[in-house]
Amino acid sequence: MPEQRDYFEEVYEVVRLIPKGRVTTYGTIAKYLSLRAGARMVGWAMNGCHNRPDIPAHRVVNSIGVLTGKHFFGEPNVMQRLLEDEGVRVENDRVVDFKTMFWDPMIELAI
DNA sequence: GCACTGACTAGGG
DNA sequence: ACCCTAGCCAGTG
Repeated sequence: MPEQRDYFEEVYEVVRLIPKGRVTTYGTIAKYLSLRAGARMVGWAMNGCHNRPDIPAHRVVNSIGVLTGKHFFGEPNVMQRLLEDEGVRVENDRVVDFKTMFWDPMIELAI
């Protein structure tokens, strides 16, 4: 079965659905897709998203709203700038009012 | 084939 | 409130 690598595409698809100005977490995506793999694999999937320019990876943060993947955007402040450009305030590498900016596919997409 | 690492998370001390 | 540990799966040495 070609399911081994297809969850990469599923992750990308969910990330693409994140509305502008909202953020979500690796664990949430993993849970939404019911991935046997954990949140780590979602992060690993994002590692391969450089081939897909239409993936807003900057809208994916860790469970407490910290921009853990900012170092993978070339310059350290690129991820923060992308978020703030969308109206997401970032302070000290952490999303301000993360609870409000949080986007949950379980709820928003109403599975 | 074993051990370590990592864009993670939750739980315990 | 902070530090550490244990699960988790794929890639790399």
